[in-house]
Amino acid sequence: MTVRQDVHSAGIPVLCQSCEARHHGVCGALDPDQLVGLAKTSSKHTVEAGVELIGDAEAVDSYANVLSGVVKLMKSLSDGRQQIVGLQFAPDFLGRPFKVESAINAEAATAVSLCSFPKAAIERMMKESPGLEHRLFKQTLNELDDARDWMVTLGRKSASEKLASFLLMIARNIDPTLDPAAQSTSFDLPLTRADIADFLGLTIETVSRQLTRLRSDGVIRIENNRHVIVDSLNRLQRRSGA
Amino acid sequence: MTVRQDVHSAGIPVLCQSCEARHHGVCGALDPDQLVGLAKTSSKHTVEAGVELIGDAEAVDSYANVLSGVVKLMKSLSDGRQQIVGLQFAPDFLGRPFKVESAINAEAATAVSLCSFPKAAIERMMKESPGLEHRLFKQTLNELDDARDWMVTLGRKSASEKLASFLLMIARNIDPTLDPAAQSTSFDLPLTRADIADFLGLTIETVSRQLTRLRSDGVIRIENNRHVIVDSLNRLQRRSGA
DNA sequence: CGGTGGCTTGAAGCTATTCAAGACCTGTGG
DNA sequence: CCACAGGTCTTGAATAGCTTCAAGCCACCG
Repeated sequence: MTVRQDVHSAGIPVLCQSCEARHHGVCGALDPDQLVGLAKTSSKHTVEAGVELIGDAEAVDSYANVLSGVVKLMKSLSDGRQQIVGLQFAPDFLGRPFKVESAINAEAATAVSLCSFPKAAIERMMKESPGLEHRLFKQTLNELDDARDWMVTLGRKSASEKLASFLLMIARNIDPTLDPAAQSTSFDLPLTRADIADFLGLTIETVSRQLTRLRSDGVIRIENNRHVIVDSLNRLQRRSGA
Repeated sequence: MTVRQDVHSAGIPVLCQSCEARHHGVCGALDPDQLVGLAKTSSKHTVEAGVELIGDAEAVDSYANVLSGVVKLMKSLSDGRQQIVGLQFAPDFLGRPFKVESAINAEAATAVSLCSFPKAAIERMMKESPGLEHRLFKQTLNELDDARDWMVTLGRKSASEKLASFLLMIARNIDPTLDPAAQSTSFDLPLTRADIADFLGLTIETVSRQLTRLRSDGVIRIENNRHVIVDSLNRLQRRSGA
């Protein structure tokens, strides 16, 4: 340990000190020097549910870390049909590197807080420190795995299996500390019925019917339309097709 | 130009000299030195249609470049339902970095020739030369874009739109030199009807019916069940839902 | 030739959608 | 406090689209 390092270990920007992204997100790949540099040009925001973060075919000049809340990634056809192609939770990195414009649309599904930086700063750091690119690569590989898992759900599962799979996915992502062996859990749905329909390739009515079915079969309980209580994750899993 | 460089420029391994992957694939990121090192442990194979290249939940100890043919990436549910989650064409890189076992199944859809290397060799080179990791990252980002495009098709398009989208996608990938403004093209389908069904989340009968419909509507012609002639790519595109 | 695998076609059935109405929840203004 | 308006969500009935089940066709190969 040199003096120099000591100085810089103490020099972690205030902005970053309690930030989850520094531990588990992409910022974990940066040393204190770089963190200071990045923090200078970055800023925290909070946005309401429904706010568009990245517009389709819009030039993107900044990236961001999701600090809390849920962001939905959407694609739509010319006639208005929509499909949600991904959800991002803290501390995911938001933005498509190496492309001037994004083919997808990102929108806050819940209230969301973000830490955003100029595109150029990230791209410069990516060249300087391979560790950053490596982290982004890994996140991208995970997103690809998720997307492919979801293709199976979209292409081959029935409506009720889709709903069960969706609830399991949300349960696991809302609370990452959830013990995989846990039997029960509860959470607030981050999506409206319409969003769930767009995620599962169904209509809102079908989503509603399948949720009532799961409810009357005693697999889940629902309070205030949004809060879901799962008493037996096993039973839910058995209905997910897996 | 130093003498050293001259020597090595001339030293491109025979194996690689006419290889497309060296120009457009991941090997393009390697310098002649590295190419020589890699070529020592790599080998070309050719396999028949139907051969399994990577088994589900099987330890993977090698990666490969696809040199010709088409590889299908599949996932399946416990009850046997299958979904194709991606297709790989030359000069795609085959293999999932940073994971001991793959959650997907790769199978030759047509006769395929491959150039494969031990996993360890690639991972070592990835550490040495960031350019290699960068290329793999870019390919992964493209695969993610493709997967998300396909999620829209699976979730929101009708059977006939799915077929039109599929034919367009194949036309563009089989012949990468195809002028985007071209009006007509023709190709051999690399997949059987059953594969197409697994790719589109349909049954084989529905695939067959939709193909006959496209045929009787004069959008495509089909010879010998496999060869497809598209006279108006525009008409096909209009039926794809875009 | 008969057999096999891949493909097509038809008829019936079922699942999810569409269309329509009503319930519920929340916030606003009287 | 209640009434009411505007979402969001649920429920019902009818319909459409895809699947299922069942034959039959076609090309290829022994």
